[in-house]
Amino acid sequence: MVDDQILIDNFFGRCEPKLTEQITQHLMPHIKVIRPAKKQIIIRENQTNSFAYFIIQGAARSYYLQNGVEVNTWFAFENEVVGSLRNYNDLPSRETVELLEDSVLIAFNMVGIKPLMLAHLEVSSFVNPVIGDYAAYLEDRLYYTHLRSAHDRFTTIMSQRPEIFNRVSLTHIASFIGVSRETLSRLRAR
Amino acid sequence: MVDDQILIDNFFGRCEPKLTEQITQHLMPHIKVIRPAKKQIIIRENQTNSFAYFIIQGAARSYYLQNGVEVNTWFAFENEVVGSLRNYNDLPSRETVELLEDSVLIAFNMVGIKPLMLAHLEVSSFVNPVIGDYAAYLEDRLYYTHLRSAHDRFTTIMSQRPEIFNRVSLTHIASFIGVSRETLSRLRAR
DNA sequence: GCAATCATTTGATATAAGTCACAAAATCAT
DNA sequence: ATGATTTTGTGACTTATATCAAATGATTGC
Repeated sequence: MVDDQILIDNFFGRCEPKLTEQITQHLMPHIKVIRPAKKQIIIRENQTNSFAYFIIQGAARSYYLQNGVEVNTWFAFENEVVGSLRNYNDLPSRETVELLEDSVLIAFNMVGIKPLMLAHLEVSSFVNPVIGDYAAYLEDRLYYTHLRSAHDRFTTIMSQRPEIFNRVSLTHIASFIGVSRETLSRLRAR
Repeated sequence: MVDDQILIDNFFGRCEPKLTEQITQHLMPHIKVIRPAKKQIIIRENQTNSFAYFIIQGAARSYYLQNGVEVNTWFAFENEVVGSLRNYNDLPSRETVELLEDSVLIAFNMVGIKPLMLAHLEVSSFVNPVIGDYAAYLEDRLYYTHLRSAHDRFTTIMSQRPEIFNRVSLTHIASFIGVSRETLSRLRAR
């Protein structure tokens, strides 16, 4: 197993612009590596959660309950961030995030990092792009979900996010596309 | 007609935390008040646009073309910001934004403001919440669009965004909810 | 004020997708 | 390995929504 500190150093090493040693020391107390197993839940619907997670290894799904049934809203894989800005603003999450595989994550305690952003331009400049990326990712999600027919959503996601079909069960994908399992099965049969 | 400078002063006056005089002087060259008429387009699909707009007075719709037909994606009113983070990242907009009423807007030239963010913590702290709000707004949009039946989307939007039904034509609303005008008419008749 | 356009409603029919029921295949736990 | 559980596929039938057509109501420009 790779040492936690090496994973964190790697992560900072790939940040642009580079953070000074002093700033990483400020951030360190609010960062930790976790290795949750498959099926573990890292964010719960209707609960506030102060963490954002960067996926070093693994896969996750987001879903919420609608009349008692789970509706999948997105899947995330390596080098993506999961978390909700609602949490960052002290609002409860709309979604539950569950891991689909044994994973390695970096957990950022945003409650601890938020005051550092206001105090240090460098931290602010580090977190901003993450929020920007998150918004871009939401725009992507919106684009996909706004496609009319199940067939359109199926082919678009199939062509633009093929990794989803490689790593996620069809049951989860059906719920995500917004069709019944049976309909997805029939779309695939075409 | 209210003087431009008074509108801008008002806007800054309501910002939290307050900006220093020095910083507002830095921002001023990148801000202007515009008064576009109904039907005017302020952001075009597939074009990069360096501006974000704050609506002082008026209403706007976002839409994109899908097989030649306009699909409405959102409506915005007073005290809301329209713009795309894709523009901010030099990517072309996915949507066209058209005004539904004669409007008064503050236009922020984000290309000019971006370097100020990196140089001044105060500017960074001023723009960050806007990006956060934008992400929260995207999360809202996602929540609505992910509802399964047209009837669910109709009643949810009806109860949570009633102002849309007061100010936007049913034709636009139908396209937004993702149903034909005829179906929306029948949903309303219930 | 009147014609012309645009928005909304209503009816008849067609079609995509849902639901229920069950079989087959794959995966998991002991 | 073997049985148990989960996942995927297929058929019959139902339902929601789209589409086409046409009438009524509301706005807009001249």
